[in-house]
Amino acid sequence: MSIIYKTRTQLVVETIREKILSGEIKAGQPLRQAALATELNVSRIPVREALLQLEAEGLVAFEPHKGATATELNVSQVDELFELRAMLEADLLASSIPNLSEDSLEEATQLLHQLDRALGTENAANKWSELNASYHNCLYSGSKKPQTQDLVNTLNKNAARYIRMHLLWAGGISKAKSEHDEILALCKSKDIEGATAVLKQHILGTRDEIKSFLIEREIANG
Amino acid sequence: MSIIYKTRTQLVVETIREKILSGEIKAGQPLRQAALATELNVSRIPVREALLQLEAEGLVAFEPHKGATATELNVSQVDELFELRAMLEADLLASSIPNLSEDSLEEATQLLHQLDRALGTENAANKWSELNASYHNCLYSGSKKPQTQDLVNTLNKNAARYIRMHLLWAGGISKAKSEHDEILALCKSKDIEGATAVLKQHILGTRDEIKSFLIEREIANG
DNA sequence: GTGTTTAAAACTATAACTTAATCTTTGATG
DNA sequence: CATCAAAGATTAAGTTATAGTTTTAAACAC
Repeated sequence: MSIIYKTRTQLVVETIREKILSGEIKAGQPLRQAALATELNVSRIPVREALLQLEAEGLVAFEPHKGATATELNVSQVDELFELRAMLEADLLASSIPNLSEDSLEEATQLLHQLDRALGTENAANKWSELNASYHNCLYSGSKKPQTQDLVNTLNKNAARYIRMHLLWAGGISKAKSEHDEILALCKSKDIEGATAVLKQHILGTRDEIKSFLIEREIANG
Repeated sequence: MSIIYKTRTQLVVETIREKILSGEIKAGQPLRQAALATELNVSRIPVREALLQLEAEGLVAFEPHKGATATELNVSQVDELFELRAMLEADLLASSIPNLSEDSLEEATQLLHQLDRALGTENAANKWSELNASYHNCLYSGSKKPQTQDLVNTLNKNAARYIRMHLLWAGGISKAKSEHDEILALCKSKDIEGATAVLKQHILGTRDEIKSFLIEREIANG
């Protein structure tokens, strides 16, 4: 484990991202550069660069001379995002399975146990998302497709808001657990067809539950 | 047609991107912020922000305290990039065909004619890539998947270097023309299976030719 | 020749200031 | 009373100058 040097911009990125994912910064809310700079005790340059980076992740949107606002995805955008994930992650998993080492499978097993334990604790949504991402990345580690992996991780930073919501809402967790177990078992038996099918179903099922929640909320809020 | 307001950062992005795509800035070459700033008659902030944006496109890489360098893709990365494009663009085309308007089909036909005419002229590689991108985007215009379209366009900015190389090298043009015609015909007859198959073959065929050229060059250069 | 120290170059960051665009408020007008 | 326009306030975009860090390379000692 190496010590990761972090530049100020990186620290600001992480702080603002967390504020958006946690809901502290709400969708549509303008992100005032000067205010963020004084709040975080940095100058405006790291703030601007952080916001640009978050734009690439899809968490904020820039308008020239108007500044940045936190984005919110509408139902059809969530739909598209999760379909993209399903397609890309299934492809990653398929090309990863033949090369998955015993070590990686063992690590994935451990991560599943940690996911279980993380549920009751405080800050569960936060921890759970992180472990969930690690678990998925672990299964894709044999894929030898670094660009696709990066891409999926970027998309997941945007999807994380909705995954957290899904987790906090309900239901999603127990189903996720059984599907996670099932995927791992299929990976161990090198069943590419089966594993990708369950993974797609896992992602698209999550999508459907999130969508129905979003639609309900839209109706409730008028 | 509206007048597009361009911020300095955007102008710098386009200038540097063009320098990389044209080969004026070679792979691995460090991009000195101060030098670029004086060359382009802007301060260092727009330059930094432009480089960050180009990093998101994959054209430059940042290392903390070392600055930016123009990236070069090795053979396996080109491989992955074009496979990604094949998968995503086939998906876009499949979901676009049912909604393709007569206007879009007409526009695509016009673009193909322009592609033909662009060949003999000077600056052909430049113009051709642009028209080629417009043609592809036009075919995807019915897809209602804006995020995927953005993603494909970003990937294409990285692939553009190799597509230009392919064009300048040889052979690729004539084959591309017949495949372009074929795809458009299949779109007009709403043959989703056929159109996506030819599109995939079109992209993966280009990939193979680029790969073999890269490998040849690697051998030649030791 | 190897290893350490020093110096230069480049990036990272801050601060103060200017310019330019957007938003809001105010006030005049029909 | 409503509407539109001009003036003012706010914010982002961009410049300049400067200080602090990190990296790289060269000089130096052992």
